[in-house]
Amino acid sequence: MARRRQAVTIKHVAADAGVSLQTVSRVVNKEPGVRPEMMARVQASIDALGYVPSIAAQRMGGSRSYLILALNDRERTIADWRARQGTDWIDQMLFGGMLTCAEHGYRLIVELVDTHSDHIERELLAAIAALQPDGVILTPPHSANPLIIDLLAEHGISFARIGSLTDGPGIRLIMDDTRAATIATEHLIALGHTRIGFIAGPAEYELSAWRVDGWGAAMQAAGLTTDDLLAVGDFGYPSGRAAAEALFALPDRPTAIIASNDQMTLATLDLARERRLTVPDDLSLISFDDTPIIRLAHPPLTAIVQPIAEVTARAVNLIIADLGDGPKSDAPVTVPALLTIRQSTCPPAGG
Amino acid sequence: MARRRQAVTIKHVAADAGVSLQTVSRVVNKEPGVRPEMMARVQASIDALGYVPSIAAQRMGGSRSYLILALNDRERTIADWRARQGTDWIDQMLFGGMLTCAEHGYRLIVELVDTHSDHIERELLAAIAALQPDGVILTPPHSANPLIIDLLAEHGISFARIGSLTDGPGIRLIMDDTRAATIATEHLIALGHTRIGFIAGPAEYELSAWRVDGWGAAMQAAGLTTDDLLAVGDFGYPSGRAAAEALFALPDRPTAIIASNDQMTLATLDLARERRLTVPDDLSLISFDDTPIIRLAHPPLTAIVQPIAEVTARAVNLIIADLGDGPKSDAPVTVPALLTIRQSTCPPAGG
DNA sequence: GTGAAAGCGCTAACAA
DNA sequence: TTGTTAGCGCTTTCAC
Repeated sequence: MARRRQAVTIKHVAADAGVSLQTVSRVVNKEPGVRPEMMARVQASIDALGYVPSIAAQRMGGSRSYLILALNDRERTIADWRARQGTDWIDQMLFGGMLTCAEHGYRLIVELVDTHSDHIERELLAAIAALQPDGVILTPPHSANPLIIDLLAEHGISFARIGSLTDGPGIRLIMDDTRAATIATEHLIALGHTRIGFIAGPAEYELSAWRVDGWGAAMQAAGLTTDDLLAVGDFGYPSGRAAAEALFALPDRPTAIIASNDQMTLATLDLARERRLTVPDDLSLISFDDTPIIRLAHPPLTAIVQPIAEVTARAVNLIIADLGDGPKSDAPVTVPALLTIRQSTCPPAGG
Repeated sequence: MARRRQAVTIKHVAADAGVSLQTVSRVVNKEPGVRPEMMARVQASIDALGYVPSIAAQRMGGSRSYLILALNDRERTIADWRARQGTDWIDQMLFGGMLTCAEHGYRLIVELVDTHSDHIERELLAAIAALQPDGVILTPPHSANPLIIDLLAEHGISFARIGSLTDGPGIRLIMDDTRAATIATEHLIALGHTRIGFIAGPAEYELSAWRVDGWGAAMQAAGLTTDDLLAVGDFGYPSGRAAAEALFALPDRPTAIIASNDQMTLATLDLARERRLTVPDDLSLISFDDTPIIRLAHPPLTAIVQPIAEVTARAVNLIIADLGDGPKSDAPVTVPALLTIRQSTCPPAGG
């Protein structure tokens, strides 16, 4: 196999168009200060020869790498892949992220990084050194990790933080978890529920607290108590089951439960079935996350739809804008989440 | 933002270790001809400084890019992402592909390419020119596309073809579709079924025919007829429904059906329910593909598990081996598929 | 076994 | 507005 070289380089284009390398470069990068006729001539050669710049060479020349890294939690991601339970977080990130990257000539590379690791710094530095990405998208829990945030800032890499509002550098995007929880709670209140339990996610994730807040706010606004109605899980199925057990054991059992993710909701659904509680007649159920598993449950579950694809697309756009020299804003971006009503919610029995 | 340069380069390491650039390069690339003590010294400097080579620079120097492209059908992939039905082909590819790449210092980049497009060639050439990947993984239907195959071969890029046995260059890997269909059919025959219908995939996919073959072989071996029992779909839900309708309309209705993918199986399940046929009592059902949707159906479906992660991992390993100068084999690699028995198969009524 | 030179394809800085 | 020069970080020659 012959050593692979670029088939057609900027040199070929320059020769073909009878101009200098620099002029071709200017046209390729849409830099100002090229006469239209010159531009047309160069562009014609580019098209004729099918020239596409090498991103490796572009990077070497001191320009962008046209690479954006999507950093995800290694342990959780691999667990999801292994379980094959339909968790489609990564898919939706690719959906929104890849396609938006492509629009701008960028590529998205998925990278897994350990959360609870002391070599997290080394891993990240290695990825940065090897790939030299122009931007990084951080997902929870990385998006709240000061070590990562500071590292990226020091390296002058544009980055977006999805699902974190802690202060610090980086573009912040959230899916309006508080509002989503409020909407879900209000939906149940409107149906006539007064005892609405909530299963929170782990404190490690900022959004866990936001969701609790949204639930609490709606409850309070309706003059309902939340005193004994909060249980905490870790997003895993067993923890959801334990939380549901605690809520079921209350003297005045809740007639509705909102759980902070699909696995915990499913655990609640399964436990309800074992206890001979019919959903939704005896127990209304709302899930956060709208993974396929929720849609295919019996009954299909009313759920908060997380707009992961959209938020990722926004993140990419903001990173690329940040790379340019337009005006920047550091206000957090909020992408609204929606409540999709299916068949797991109805008025309480005897309500 | 300061123009980003490599924080620590080969130069720094060379200076730190008091050797030439070339020696460092040799150590990094594990080339022979370096004294152990020298190697140790250089390695110590590398570790101390946290040096990681820039893949852009490595590529520019005429070496590898350490990039492998996973080429998928754009239309189908985007449709799957949009539908959020739990199709986890891409996830499983990442699972097997990314992790295996990482083991060898490679990265996997997902790339979408149109199937039915005349600018497919341009798209692919652009990706090659921009990324200069060392290897490409082709999935169906790209893996059987002579245009793509020849293009990659001409460019001297190592590539793997998953799910295609047509002659030509490239490492071929299959998931033993024929055997899988045979196993599924034999399972039904063992249960006592004699009228076993088969819903095939579109001819565009080579594996469609293999699956039909496997079914046919098992039927013939058991002395059973397949005459009127074959229906054809296009992997989509509506086509599966139409195919199921045709099979249901037979004078001697099949007591079992094998469908070539999850959507068509689901369509069959839904239609059966509408027709008041109980699965599995009135109709046994086996699906190809083992996406979460199948596992969560009611009843959970017996299905052929496609080892996508494993086949992708193998593909990566074979591509990287192909890059080296060890011995090569061009025999197709077969990764066995498994039948997972769940609750959609039982002996036929009155059987 | 080790080092010095040249060059990969591109862009930034500067010159014309 | 356009062209020239130098250099990015690395690897491949080819000397020593």
